[in-house]
Amino acid sequence: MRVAEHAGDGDLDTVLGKAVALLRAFGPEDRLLPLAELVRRTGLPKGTVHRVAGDLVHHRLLEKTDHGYRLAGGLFELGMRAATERTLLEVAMPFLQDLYERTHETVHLGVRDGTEVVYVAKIGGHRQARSPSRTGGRMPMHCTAIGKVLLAHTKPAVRAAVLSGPLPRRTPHTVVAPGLLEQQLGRALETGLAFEREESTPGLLCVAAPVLDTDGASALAAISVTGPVGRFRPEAHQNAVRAAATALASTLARRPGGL
Amino acid sequence: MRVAEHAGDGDLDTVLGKAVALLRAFGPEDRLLPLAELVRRTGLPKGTVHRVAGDLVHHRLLEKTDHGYRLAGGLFELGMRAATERTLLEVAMPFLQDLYERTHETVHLGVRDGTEVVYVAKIGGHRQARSPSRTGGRMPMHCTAIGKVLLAHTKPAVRAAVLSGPLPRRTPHTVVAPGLLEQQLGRALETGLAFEREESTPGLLCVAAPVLDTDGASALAAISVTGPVGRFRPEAHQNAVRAAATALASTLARRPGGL
DNA sequence: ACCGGGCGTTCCACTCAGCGGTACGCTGTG
DNA sequence: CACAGCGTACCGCTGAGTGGAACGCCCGGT
Repeated sequence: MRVAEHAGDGDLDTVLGKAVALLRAFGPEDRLLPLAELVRRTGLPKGTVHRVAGDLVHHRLLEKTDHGYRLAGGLFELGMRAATERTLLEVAMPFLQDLYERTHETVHLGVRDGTEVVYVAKIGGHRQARSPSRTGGRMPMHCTAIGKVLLAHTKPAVRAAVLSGPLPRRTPHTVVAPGLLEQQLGRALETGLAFEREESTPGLLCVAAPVLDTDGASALAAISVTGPVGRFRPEAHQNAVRAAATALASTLARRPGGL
Repeated sequence: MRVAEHAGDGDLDTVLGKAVALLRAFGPEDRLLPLAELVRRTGLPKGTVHRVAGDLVHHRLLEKTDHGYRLAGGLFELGMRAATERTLLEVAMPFLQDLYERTHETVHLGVRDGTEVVYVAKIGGHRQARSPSRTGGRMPMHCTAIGKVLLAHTKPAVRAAVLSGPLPRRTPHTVVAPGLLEQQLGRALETGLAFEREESTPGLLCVAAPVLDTDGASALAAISVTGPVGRFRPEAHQNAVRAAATALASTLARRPGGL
């Protein structure tokens, strides 16, 4: 039973709040959702859902088929205009490509939003390991390499917030002890690298490096390489990841107006 | 002077219409837009723009900075959940990567929407030619290889609509005679390939192939490789492009529920 | 075959969310 | 200094939006 993500602290009293609730009722893996399911997920009255969905269809944010609604291409187009993500993606693409060619493992670019990682890009080939990450998707920071490196290179308040909050266990390897995580973050800060050893997903290893801002201390983004246990050795790629992140950072630094 | 894209035939009488007008006031290259510019582009009263923008900020669809508003990451995240684009991107990625590695030129994945191409992916490296295409962006079909191949493999009504409408000249090489374009489309249909020779952008050449649907006739999408005049020879890559498109088509055909 | 549950669509009297003109303080420029 | 332009806040008014109810259709179970 999936309930729509908070449209914005429950304000289903406004048209916009309802529309956003409807859009956010679609999960990352959903294809078509019938009207009745949208009603269940939003808790809005049927007539309202029907009307707002119809309006969203009119505005090309939803698409209606015989079997239900789905998020429309107009939303994809709008989403790809988000200035920060768009720019980062465009500038980072060549570096991500190089890294992919060098490793032939899954390459990720991510940013921090609040206390989570948001993936801006995911590049993989035919032999990519099955990873639950998704462009535009989110993961916790404490159990992902990319998240740890972002956490290590961000404001202490954010770090404290994550360390003092729950560190949900996702696998038997997840580090759930704040002390242990803090040590990992310290090491990430020293070395400019973080590793992930089946902490978020069984069978997956990862190494990540920060894309530093012009202050040289905080991370704008991070780049990682992920591969499967057995074949993948994170240490073997750490220099390539670090080089890519450093090169991207310096390219971004040279841009007028920054990100 | 840029006016916001039609929110949906001018319905600025509704909250949703206004919100969408505001979001679509941001162009593909815009970074920050101050409130006054949003007022100018939408034609909405200042107080209304201020209020709706504030609501959109609240819902993480816009972001407010000292110097103006920009489309927010929440919109990027929503956009990346669009089912059709998301699926296509995910399934196509390995094929696009292979093609990039083989050519080291810019690789595009596009779909048809109405009488335009919408780019779903753009993959390029450090030496990529300067191309105006953009993920989530649109181009006319008549002067792009990817557009021509989509046009050749779609319903005759669409083809007729494009051929009977204006074929705007974008470069001295743009084909603006319907008869000539029709011949190119015929050839694209026979050969399963279309070429672009500086028709959309001076200095750019391109070859594209359709990703056919299970009916073997209509195109779900198309893949292209683009490079600069002088270095790039489209004919040299035509087999690789066709192979990638064919492989992708067959992978999509094997998916339960299709796209 | 019949029944009931669930689906999607439509309607309309009512109401409060949304509206935008106005006022104000601030900033930058000539 | 004056003025234009900016962004923010306010509030009486009203019509856009509401959602309960009704209806027809479909499907699965007995």
